[in-house]
This record gives sequence, C-alpha cells and structure tokens, in this order.
Amino acid sequence: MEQRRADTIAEALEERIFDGTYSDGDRLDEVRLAEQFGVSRTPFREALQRLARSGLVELVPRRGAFVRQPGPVELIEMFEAMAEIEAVCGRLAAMRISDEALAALQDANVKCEAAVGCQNPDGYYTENERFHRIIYEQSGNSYLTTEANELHRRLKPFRRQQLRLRGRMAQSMAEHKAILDALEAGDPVAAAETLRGHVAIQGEKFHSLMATLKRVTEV
Amino acid sequence: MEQRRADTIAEALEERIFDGTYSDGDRLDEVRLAEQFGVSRTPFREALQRLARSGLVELVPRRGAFVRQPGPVELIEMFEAMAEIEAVCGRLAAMRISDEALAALQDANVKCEAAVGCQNPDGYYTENERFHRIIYEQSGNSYLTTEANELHRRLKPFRRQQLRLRGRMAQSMAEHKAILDALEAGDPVAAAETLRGHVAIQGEKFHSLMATLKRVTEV
DNA sequence: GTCAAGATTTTTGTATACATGACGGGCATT
DNA sequence: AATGCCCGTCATGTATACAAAAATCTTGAC
Repeated sequence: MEQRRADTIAEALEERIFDGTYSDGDRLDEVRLAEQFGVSRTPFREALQRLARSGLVELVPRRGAFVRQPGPVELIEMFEAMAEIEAVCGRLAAMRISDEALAALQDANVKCEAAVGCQNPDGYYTENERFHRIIYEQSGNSYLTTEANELHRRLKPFRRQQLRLRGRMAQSMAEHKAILDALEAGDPVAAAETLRGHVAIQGEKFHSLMATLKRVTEV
Repeated sequence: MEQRRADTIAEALEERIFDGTYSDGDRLDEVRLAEQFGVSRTPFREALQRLARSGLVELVPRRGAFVRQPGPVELIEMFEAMAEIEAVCGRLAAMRISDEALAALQDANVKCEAAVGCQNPDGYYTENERFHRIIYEQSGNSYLTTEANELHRRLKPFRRQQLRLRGRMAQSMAEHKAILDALEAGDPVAAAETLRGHVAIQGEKFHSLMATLKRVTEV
C-alpha cells in the first residue's frame, strides 16, 4: 500500500496534537505549515480534512482549521463509550474466542505481570494494549473492532496517565485475570461486566483524569 | 453554517450510491464527474475523501476511487454492531431518560401504530426512526449518539427492506412496547436485551436481507 | 497467432494562480 | 470617547497547470 504525502502529514500533525505541541484552539495556518512540511497547500488540506474526521481538528468554513482537544465532558463520554464497547466486544468474544487467542491473552498477561515486577510501566503498557486489542479482534466483528481500536487510540494519551496511580497496575492485573476467567468459561455476561468495570473511569481514577486535564489545558 | 461545495457534492454522491445509481466496484472518474457537477477536480476530490472516511468509497492510491458497497459479511457485522450499540444506548437511557423523552417515545409509538393501521409504511418508517434516535440521544453520551446515528444512516437502505416482511410492522410494534416498558421501569438489563433483540438480524429477517443483497449486487 | 516490450494516452497527485469572503484598522459621526 | 462604517489586507476555497505513474495500444519477434 502506497503512502500518500497527506498521510504522513496527517500522522505528524496528529503526533503534535497528542504531544501538546499544538493545544486546544490553535489555528493551523495552511500556508505556513504546508511550507514547513515542504508541500503545497493541496495535500496539507487533505491532511486537515482527515484530522477533522477523527475529531482532532475543527474545520470552520472560511475561517480555517482549529485544534480541538476534548474537554472534560467529552473525555468522560469517550471513556464511557470505550467501557461499553469493550464490554460488547467481551460479550461477543466470550462466545467466539479461539484457543490460540486465549493463549495469546494469557501470554500478554504473563508479560504484564513481569513488567509489574520489574517496575516497567512501558512494558506493562505495551502488553496491556495487546491484551485489549486481542479482545476487540475476538469479538469476531470487524466493524466493532475498528471502532474499538479507534477509540483506544484517541484515549491513549489520557489512559497512560491512569497507570501512574499508585497500586493501579496491580489492581489492573487482578481485573485482567477475572476477564480471562470469564472468557475461558465462555460467560458473556461476566466478560462484559468485568471488562466494563475494568475500563470505566470511576472513583480515584476520575479525579486523576480531571487533574491531568487541568494540567494539559492550563499550559 | 455555511455549506462548502464539496459538502453538497458528497451528499449527492452518497445519495447516488445509496439509491443504486452507482454500484459496487464502479470507478468514480474525477474529471468526468467533476465536470458533471460543474466544479473543478479539487472540491470533487474533497468529496471523495469524505466518502472514503464514511466507508462508502475506497480510495486506491494512484488508481482512483471505487464504490464500496458492503458485502454480506460486512452487512451482518454492521447489523450486529448496530444491535449491540443500541443495546448499550438503551442500557444507559434506562438510567437517564427524562420524562419529556419518555413522552416523546410514546408519541412516536402512537403515530407508528396509526401508520400501521393506515397501511402507511413511510409514516411508520419516519416515526420508527424518531423512536430510535430518541433512545440514542437519551443515552446521555454524545459519542455513542453520534456513532449510533452514523450506523443507522448507513443501514437505512437495507433496513427499509426489512419492513416489507409480512407481519413485521406488527411484531416491531410489540417490541417497541417492551422497550418502552423497560425504559419506563428504569430497568437497564431489560432495555438492553429488548433493544438488542429488536434490532438484531435473525431468522427470516436474515434470509430476507440476503435476498435483497443478491438483488442489489447482481444488477 | 500469441506474447512482450516500448510508446502513447489517460489519470492521479501536486503545485500554483485566481477569486471571494472574513477580519482589522482607521476615519467619520454622534 | 465610543460606536459604526468603509476599505485594505489576508486567508480560504476553487480553478487550472504541470508532473509522474498507470493503463492501454501498437508494433515487432517468435
């Protein structure tokens, strides 16, 4: 699959939005940025439109493109949607998961535990992501899988913060175990419930999220 | 909100794809169609990219834009996803729905029943859509609402066929009643279950869907 | 008659030029 | 001094021109 220039530009812009180079409300000047990327306005505008579709920028007619970071309400809604969609994937996966996938989940979990032991948040994060993506995949529904992956990607920057919470990794491991048990038992209801609880933002996680939000938006 | 030309073109193309003017695999010639719409290639390409993001068109680099109708597998997956997302919306709505929304749902249902009495499928269809959109809205989650509306829109052409099934409208009414009861009772589980069952493609509905699919793709 | 390689043509991707609508500053009026 | 209007400047939206890649056609050899 050949890569258009607009694709690479979109990725670069996305990266800059995620890492905070551009923050909420910033206008993305077409001529200046196109020049900076070494392309003309045409492919750059293509990239902007793609980002607009993912919701990262807002395209106001005749006024330009503006960075659109999710606010507190939007973020909470996205986390809730993530929890519900993961629950759905888990429900379906409980009825459809393959033995290979179950083994892969177990493998991811083992490596997660190892990462916890080594105080290695990055390793934990990588394997945790694999764990979840396997469940999306095993829903056996590519539409849901795509949606789940997309939401997962957008929440990535905020999710990462959650792991910093004291004792969060250990608790998360216990929840993974419960999820795995439900999937092995082929219990759709239990799989859905445990996954929803695992992903949902509640209690201390909520305050933590709000705190990081403040830090991001106030800079 | 000002409308770009690319927007109107995208809508027109979408319409033509839905109504079968263009069918699966057709190439959308940039110069010919842009001329036909009376615009240059630039806004027309914008429209193509938008359609590509909705999944109606596939943009193959260096080869062009091709109409991408969902195949049987994809359609079944989309209907399943719709059923699951509606179930989620129902679950949340059962906990959050307002009295006004409940009244609106009842109103939609009454008008549905009237339409059934008058043998008026169009009227039924309109009110049925309103019924479902209210439930999406009352999930209290705008992300889910957007996703649900989008899926609903894409499945519209296929859903319409389902209503032609003998006795389908009457059965559907009974299901609406059960959904309404669950929402009134504030029972999340019942709301989710009844909605999932209502939307899911199963039994005769499945064969009917396959039949319409054949008719569409073989023309 | 078939297949292959080169030339031609068509078409996509990108750059640039042009036109129209938006924002801001300055001036006049109250 | 404040407000409203007008004009200049600039950015966006669109058209057109150019370049590169793919598809097609032609021609020649086996």
